[in-house]
Amino acid sequence: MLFSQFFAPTSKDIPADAKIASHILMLRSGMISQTASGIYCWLPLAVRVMEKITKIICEEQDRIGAQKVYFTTIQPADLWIESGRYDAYGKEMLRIKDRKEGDFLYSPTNEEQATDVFRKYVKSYRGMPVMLYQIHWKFRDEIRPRFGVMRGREFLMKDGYSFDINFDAAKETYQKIFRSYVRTFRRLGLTAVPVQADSGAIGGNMSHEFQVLAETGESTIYSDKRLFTASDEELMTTFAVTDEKYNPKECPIAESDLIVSKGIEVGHIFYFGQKYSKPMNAFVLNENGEKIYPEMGSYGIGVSRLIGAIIEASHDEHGIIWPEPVAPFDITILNLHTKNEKCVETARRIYDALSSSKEVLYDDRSITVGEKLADADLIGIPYQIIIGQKKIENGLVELKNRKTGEITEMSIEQVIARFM
RNA sequence: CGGGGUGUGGCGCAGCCUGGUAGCGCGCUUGCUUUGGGAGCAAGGUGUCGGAGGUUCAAAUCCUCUCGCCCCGACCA
Repeated sequence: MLFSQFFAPTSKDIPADAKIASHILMLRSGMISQTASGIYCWLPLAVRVMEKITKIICEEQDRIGAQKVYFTTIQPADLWIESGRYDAYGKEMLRIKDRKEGDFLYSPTNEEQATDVFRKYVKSYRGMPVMLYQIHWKFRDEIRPRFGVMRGREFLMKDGYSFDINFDAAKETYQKIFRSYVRTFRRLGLTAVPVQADSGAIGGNMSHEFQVLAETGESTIYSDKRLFTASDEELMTTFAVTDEKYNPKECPIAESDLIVSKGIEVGHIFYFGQKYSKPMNAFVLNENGEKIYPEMGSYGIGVSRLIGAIIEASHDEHGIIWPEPVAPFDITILNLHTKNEKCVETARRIYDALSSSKEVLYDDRSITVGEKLADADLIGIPYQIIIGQKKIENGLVELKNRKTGEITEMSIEQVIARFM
């Protein structure tokens, strides 16, 4: 991709509205554009990151047998009246009427719909278990949207729903999802701490949040220092709780091991049994021909919020530092001297060589050197190949590691070989 | 929803108190000169002063109503 043709409106100006690093950097790097409070347009750079994240999530969902669907963003109110949540959900739910004055809503979550799809088609225990997920837009009319995409009203979320024949099977599913989440966040380049949590409006009694530890987090996490050296299996036992659940007298964490920190909630998993299957009359017949109400759970990952969380966890005073798995491009080539034929020729040659196997952003713009270097640091692509007229006279280019800042001089052949 | 702010060119702001031809910086356009950390010179374009009423000879400025946005708190992926 040529930067001159890439729609990434970067800016050195700090927008007055943005207060935290991720919000400022997303605006400055041209990733998002606010259209209303808590509602953002997602520009190409952000979309590339989003697609990297969703790809990893899909692969991990697939691995545990969850199947991708698309539920709808608009749902009829009837489903929610049936589950009893239409009134319970309150003003957070955006309610709409169609032309016939019918009551609809913009999905804040899809438990009812998942249950509805299940009950229509699954009539026997033989058709179970079922695990469906989607990655789709949600709307929650938050009392106070803030922190850019971290608490938006419209947001992209991966939400999964499981249906099991009995409690033991549901518990097994829950644990499978738990492990899958640990793995998913790790692949995204994040340390996400699983904490025992309240299950909120969705209800139930087996629930974990996954929190990325960051100064700007909205939750307070009380964790055991042993958490950070625990194995995946050990993580299942409680090492951390949120402030709602923290009670010094009952807490399983010894005071001497206690670490208090702020966290950004990027995932939340629930087991809630028959909370929806019963009122919505979603049942199957077991091997004795008896009615069984499935044991359900739901499992969320805040995809758009993750982008903000990753930036909170990985940036410096110059800009974003993308973890390689989610970076919008693998490599950026900076031609510092666009009027120097040798530089142009070299940049082009490296670009052509690497583009076959890597995602490369070639900054071919005729702008000043400072601007070009500053933009590259701001956008935060992991590797910068810098081509300047002095070095190229000796056949050398520079490879800069965005994270460490380390710059290595090498020949054109070497830099190509480095990434092949 | 309570408390506090704010709305003036694409962005950041001044002007408002004390009414009198709407201004600055950045960005943008053109040309020349530059080119290793957001350049220099010159020329140029950019506004219903958030909206609606009102007061006045005259309103960005005063009054009333209204809408948007931001920050602090209680809820949530």
